[in-house]
Amino acid sequence: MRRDMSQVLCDQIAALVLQALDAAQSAGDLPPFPLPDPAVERGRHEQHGDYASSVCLKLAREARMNPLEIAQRAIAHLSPAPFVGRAEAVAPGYINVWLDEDWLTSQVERILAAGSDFGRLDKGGGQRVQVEFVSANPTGPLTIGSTRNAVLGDALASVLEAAGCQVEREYYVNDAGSQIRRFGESVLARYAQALGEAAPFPEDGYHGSYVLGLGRELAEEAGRRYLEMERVAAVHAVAAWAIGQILIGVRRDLAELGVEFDTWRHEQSFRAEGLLDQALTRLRAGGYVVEYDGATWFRHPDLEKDVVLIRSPQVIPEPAERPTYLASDAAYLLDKLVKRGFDRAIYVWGADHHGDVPRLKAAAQALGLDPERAVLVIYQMVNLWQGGEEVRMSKRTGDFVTLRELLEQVGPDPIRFMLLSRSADSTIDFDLDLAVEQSDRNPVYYVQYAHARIASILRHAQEEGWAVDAPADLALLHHPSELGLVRKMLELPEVIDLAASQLSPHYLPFYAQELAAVFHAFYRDCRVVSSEPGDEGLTRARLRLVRAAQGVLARVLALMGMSAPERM
RNA sequence: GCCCCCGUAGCUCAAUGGACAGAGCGCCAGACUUCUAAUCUGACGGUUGUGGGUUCGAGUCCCACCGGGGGUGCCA
Repeated sequence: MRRDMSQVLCDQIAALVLQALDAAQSAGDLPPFPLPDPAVERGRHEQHGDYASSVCLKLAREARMNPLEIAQRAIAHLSPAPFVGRAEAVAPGYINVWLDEDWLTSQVERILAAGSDFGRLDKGGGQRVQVEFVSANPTGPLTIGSTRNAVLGDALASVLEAAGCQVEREYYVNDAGSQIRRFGESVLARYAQALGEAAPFPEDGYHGSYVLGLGRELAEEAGRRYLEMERVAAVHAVAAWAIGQILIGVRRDLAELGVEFDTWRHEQSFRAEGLLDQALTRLRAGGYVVEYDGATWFRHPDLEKDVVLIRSPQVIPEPAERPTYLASDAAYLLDKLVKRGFDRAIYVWGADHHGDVPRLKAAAQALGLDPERAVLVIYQMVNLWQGGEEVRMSKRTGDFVTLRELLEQVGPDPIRFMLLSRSADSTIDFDLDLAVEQSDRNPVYYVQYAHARIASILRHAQEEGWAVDAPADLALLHHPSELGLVRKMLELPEVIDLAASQLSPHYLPFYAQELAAVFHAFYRDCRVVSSEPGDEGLTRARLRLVRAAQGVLARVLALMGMSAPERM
């Protein structure tokens, strides 16, 4: 796999600044102090340069000097670098750095050479990371909440891959426990009804219409076989069949959304491998297990209250259904971090599960694992709006909007873009009307349009007889809009770095919009394919430029799991 | 009651403790005989919920309150 060895520009500027401070100290221009965090960031205004460091402001106290003077003395020791055009010390003490314009334009070839690997970093160091996401119970179709989970987890995995981690995407199939039995009983009842039997529907059963469908399907497929079977065995068999059917649909819908998993880990399978027993043994050995009220409890100093691991037989009679989620989670931790040896296990959880975080962390600690290796990404809820009203959803009554319906009404690209465009901490109000709307009110198409527009330029160029891959003299690119486009393209590695380190893929759609915006501005200012005599060199250079921009747009769209259309 | 998330422009949202808090949409005024107008340019728009504190510097950190959402021992 080819890697972008220049890594992140921001880091290179930071290294230069630190080196300048160090040199100034050695020369006696600055008093001795430990080198701090260089605090380099993108300049927010043009006057602030491409990059700015506020490090001298932080140093003022320690060095007992005016921060501006620190900046001035440091800058005098700044060693030359090909990418630095100029650097200035500015009140109250910033070091502002402008990129060199010839270096900037030369980067177009580097971006083109990197191709779809542009922005690939080495920061992960090949660390093995598992991202476990969606993991919705296989008792019904995916809802919009699970869709946010899917979009977030998949983009997170992509970004971590780009940052240099070895990533595995996993779906945890919770196919054991009392909910599964209840689901099996519900399907069995609908199945019996489909065969004309008056079967009672279980209390707290699954009322969704899809359960009716499953019952009818099973009746056609299996005839009266399950009616003649002993009930417990029938429930078991029907549940297994129904889970299989649900998972087929889940897998199909996720694939249509562009989400594919490397592994589907079934709770029953790691139980069968003895991991549940191993986990309980470890917890017992550590003295974290107590027994009372007929149940087995997890007790940990970090937790205010004991948590049930194995339910009491008075509450749930069947042994196979007595372990709680926490017991399975503990076993699963062993699976992830010990048996399969991931360095980090990332969990993508909805806010309705945030209360379980301390328990999982405590369990990890109690199992003798570093709790830091279990990383929780919590996202807030999604509310659906249509016709100016909130669409109330209830899984219990089976009244909810599914991913399938969203795919049919909206399509995968707007779903992904809209659900990715907010930080995980923000609740999303998903406006169905807006998502469906194909207009400039919908930012999804803005980014894709930039890509399609470039494709159109390249088609036009070829029709005019230009070789779009011909070498060019990039030094001919001088226009502010040309340079702005290159600057923005070079930000991608930083965006990937930021999104990966903060586990926040929502930076991607914001960046994608910015990149599209600078391209559209370039399009306005600079004609690519010129028929003017004497413009041949510039045309060739601009063809290189737009081809690079197309590649970067395609790259960021791919990271978001979206398509990059050639025409719109 | 306690725990978690949110409160920023009319609306939807950004902002790794740093400079004058930014985008998109909406509204208003403009730009297509030229590679796609799903585009672009400009204007308007703010006491960052309230009150304290920490800091050279706070939308960001701490405390208290107000408002919205989520959770809170044998549901998942």
